[in-house]
Amino acid sequence: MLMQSAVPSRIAKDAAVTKPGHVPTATEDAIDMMGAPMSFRRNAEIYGEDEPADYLYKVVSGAVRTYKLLSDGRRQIGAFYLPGDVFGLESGSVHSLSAEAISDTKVLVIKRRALVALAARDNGVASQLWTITARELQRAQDHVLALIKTAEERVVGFLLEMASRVRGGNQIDLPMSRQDIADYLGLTIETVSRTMTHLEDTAAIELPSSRKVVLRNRSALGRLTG
Amino acid sequence: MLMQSAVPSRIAKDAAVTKPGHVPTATEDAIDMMGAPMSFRRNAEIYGEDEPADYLYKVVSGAVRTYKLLSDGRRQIGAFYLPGDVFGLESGSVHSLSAEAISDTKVLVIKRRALVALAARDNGVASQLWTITARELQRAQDHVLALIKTAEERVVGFLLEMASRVRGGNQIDLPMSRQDIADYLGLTIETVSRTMTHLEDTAAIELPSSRKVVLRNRSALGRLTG
DNA sequence: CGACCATTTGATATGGATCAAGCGATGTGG
DNA sequence: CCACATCGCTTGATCCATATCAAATGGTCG
Repeated sequence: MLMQSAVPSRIAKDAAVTKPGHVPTATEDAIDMMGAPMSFRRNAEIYGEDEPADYLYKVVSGAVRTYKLLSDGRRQIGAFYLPGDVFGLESGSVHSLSAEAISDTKVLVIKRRALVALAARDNGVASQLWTITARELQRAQDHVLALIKTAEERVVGFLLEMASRVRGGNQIDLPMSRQDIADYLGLTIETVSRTMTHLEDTAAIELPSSRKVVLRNRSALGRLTG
Repeated sequence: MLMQSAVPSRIAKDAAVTKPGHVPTATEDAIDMMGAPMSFRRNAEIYGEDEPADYLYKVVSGAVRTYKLLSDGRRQIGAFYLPGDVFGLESGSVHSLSAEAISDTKVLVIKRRALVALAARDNGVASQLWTITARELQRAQDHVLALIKTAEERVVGFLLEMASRVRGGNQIDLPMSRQDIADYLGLTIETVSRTMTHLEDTAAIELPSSRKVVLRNRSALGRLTG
């Protein structure tokens, strides 16, 4: 009966909670120690827009997308979160985007209030909370910049970003669909697909399957970034 | 000789530093008290991309734009700052955008380190620094959302946003040029101009001059927001 | 008044959207 | 184990919103 709510020390230690080659900070440690493991199936909602932002999440395995819907059904994906990434942190009391699991996903969940309370005593934690938010800000600003570029520049930028975030050098294993990519980049699925095909024709990338991309020519790709 | 660097207590008290109807917080008080007044002429650079982010700014009068340039000259404006707004706060040590005065502008300048030091002792200040960053994040996310909309939706959204930020009800006095608006919205100057004209033809707005806009029909405008 | 710069207006071009099949992988029931 | 439905992706044909190119108009300031 109590098994589910027991302190998840073993899981927290074992799980691939940290990004490759990343030194954990006080806050991340706190999340790892205090965070409760939780699982979500593919396409399950983790939280909804306008829900109280009482928790903070760290991806253990799988992948997460955050998004907003416009009244007419257009969807803008705000970000993708991969293992080691923290999401759901907002200064306000409600989430301004929804979050869903892209594939079956494990996360650590921690009460926001607990972390804020800790931050009141520990400046290191306080500054980490700030840093996480600032990193999100940076990401959002880069996203804005991406959205004024051409379709090819957006797709190439996306592939380079993903390559830098997953281990595996030039091999990328995309957890998300073409539709997800399109909604992240402000393009249609057809344009994303065509652009990928064109990059393959150009020998800039290889597409062993639709979800696997190999970067063949980084310098050529770099030049296509705008 | 020392006049320029004297504590600017009188100016800080007198100036229209706070936004209309806004209750100042501990941090904002700190900026107002400790901030040194400084003036910039129209189009003068306040700081450049990749410069050390040693200072934080609060607009007293005038207006500021932050922006990034792409190698081929495309410019993306990140945000506009009006009297009472704080800008230049980054968690990292360098600015990721440049900042320029749109018109002749007065700001209060404060050393980042001083504020961070204060935050280490005062949780209220620490939490305010976080809140300011989180507000920027919110703004950037809204900006991303705007950039997937149609030209008309972007322009209308921009006008409504500006109306909510300046006093004057339905009368907006735009400090920025059409080019600035275009570079903020990811459109061309011609498209912005045409869209404005179309809104005027539709009786949604009035354009007494190119820099003055009167919102004539808010509910109609609201419907055009997407 | 005349020069200059910002803005508007007009004509045309085009990148990406939309509409519409086709195709390959995965899974399901007979 | 195979027919066939389903789903995600690609490919093709056409359209359209916005960019681009070009010129006219309107302030502003010496």
